[in-house]
Amino acid sequence: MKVRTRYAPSPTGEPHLGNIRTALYAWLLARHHGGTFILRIEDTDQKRQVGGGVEAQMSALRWLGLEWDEGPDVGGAFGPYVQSQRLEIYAQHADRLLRNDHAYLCYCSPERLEQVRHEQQARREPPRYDRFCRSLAPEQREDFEAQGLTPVIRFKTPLSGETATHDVLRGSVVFQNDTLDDFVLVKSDGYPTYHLAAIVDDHLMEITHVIRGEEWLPSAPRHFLVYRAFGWKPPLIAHVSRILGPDRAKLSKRHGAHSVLEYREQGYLPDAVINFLALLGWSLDDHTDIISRQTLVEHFDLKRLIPNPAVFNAEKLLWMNGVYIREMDADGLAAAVRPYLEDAIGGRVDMELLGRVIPLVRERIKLLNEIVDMADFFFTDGPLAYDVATLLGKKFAGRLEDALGALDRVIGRAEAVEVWTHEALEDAIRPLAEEAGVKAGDLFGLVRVAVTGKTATPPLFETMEVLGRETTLERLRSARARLAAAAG
RNA sequence: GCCCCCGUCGUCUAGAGGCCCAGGACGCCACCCUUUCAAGGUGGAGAUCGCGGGUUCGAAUCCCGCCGGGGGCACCA
Repeated sequence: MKVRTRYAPSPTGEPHLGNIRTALYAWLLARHHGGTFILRIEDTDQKRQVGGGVEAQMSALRWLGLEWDEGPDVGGAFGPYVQSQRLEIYAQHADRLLRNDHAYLCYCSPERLEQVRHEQQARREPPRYDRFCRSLAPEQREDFEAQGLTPVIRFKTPLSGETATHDVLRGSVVFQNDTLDDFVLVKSDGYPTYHLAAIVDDHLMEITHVIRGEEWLPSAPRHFLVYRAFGWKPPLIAHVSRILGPDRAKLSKRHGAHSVLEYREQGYLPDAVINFLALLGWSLDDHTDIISRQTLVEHFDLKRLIPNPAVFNAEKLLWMNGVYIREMDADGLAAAVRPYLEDAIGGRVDMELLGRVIPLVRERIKLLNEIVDMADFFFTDGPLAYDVATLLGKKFAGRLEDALGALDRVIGRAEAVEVWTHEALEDAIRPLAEEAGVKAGDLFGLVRVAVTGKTATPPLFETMEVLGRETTLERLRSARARLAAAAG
């Protein structure tokens, strides 16, 4: 059997990590079996349409490399792939249920439904539709029609017995039918609800495996009943658990980014996000954490999915991103990091220079955007922004004259360096520490701030080498001048 | 209120009766390396396997009860 899976977002906003994880599992399953991955847009709620929602979903998938084989933009043999374009199909299927006596027209107003719910709650009963229209006399119906009321179509849920659903992660989950109510299949605006549209589409599109959020588990019996009413065989359904915030509540903005697109902006790598998300509820074995996309595709298996909710561990994602950054080749990393740099300095970056900077920063950044903090001074002209206190640091605090003297000697030695390499620079400058009676690290700290404006940087002499003779000397002299000015 | 799901180190997880007085990873601590920051190396702390009963020679693993957490109960998905 050919495996066909789908990611079926409703375009009400940008996709969050939970959404994308279901997309990832669906994609992995399809790719693992050489099957088909489908993108379907579930836009059946006219009130919740958000502009750009579809584009946001697509760009998230594209960024992560979860390419789809059939979908709104690429088409396919089972289209259209946008539910609002399939209204005719749902209407026909709703009609079929009506004729089979599996559904009925309901004329109850929202006000009446609201009232019924209120009364039930007052009586401490579960709020459910009271089935008022389930057995309407023909003349009553004509009366409602005459009043110009537009009905909804409701499913005729069995009043007794039980419905067994099957979930890939949990096995059989049984529901008593008397705890279910007659849910709406088609709204009064003619649009289907999820309970009709998703079932019809999954069947018509020959979906073999449905991967969706756990929040759907309570409505699974409805879906099984609809499949049965149509005489269809349900696909295998896997309800994936939720991703929780550190407080075990719903993941929200406070816990980092909400949209996966924000992770892209911050400089997370697609492979790292994929790897991390895959491991939230799935495992390869008992010891592997870094797993390539290819390995994921080769070994992904529904059997290793677990049903318990996972708390989002932002530190681990960050660590993993660092691992992937360190594994990137130099050109790739340079290209990835470039936009962040150009954005920060407001101009074009010299790629030849960047190429020499990369080896210095690669193992010092965990996020692409950290390139700015770590290396912007390589790309800026003009005076660096730091104050004298930072320049002096702890060791030279209150010892302006000593610092001035030390800097003078550093400048002298640096000027005398013939071949501008980090080895030559270190050979020239390191001995100065002993001569000046300070620890090498303290002297280097002074020079570091002078040359970079920062206290945490890549190794000093390599930095000076890449910066070049001219810039380095200019910055050293500038620092000297500031000290002299401070000394009066 | 009713229905459903879940419950192993702080977190992600391995574990499908003896290999587990519970393994790996992130984070944390210490030491090593070291010019800062990282990266790397070594070692360490950290879980009475939610609790209580069973079953069994033997249970994290099977059964029952309880507790805790989460989700659902729309003309939203």
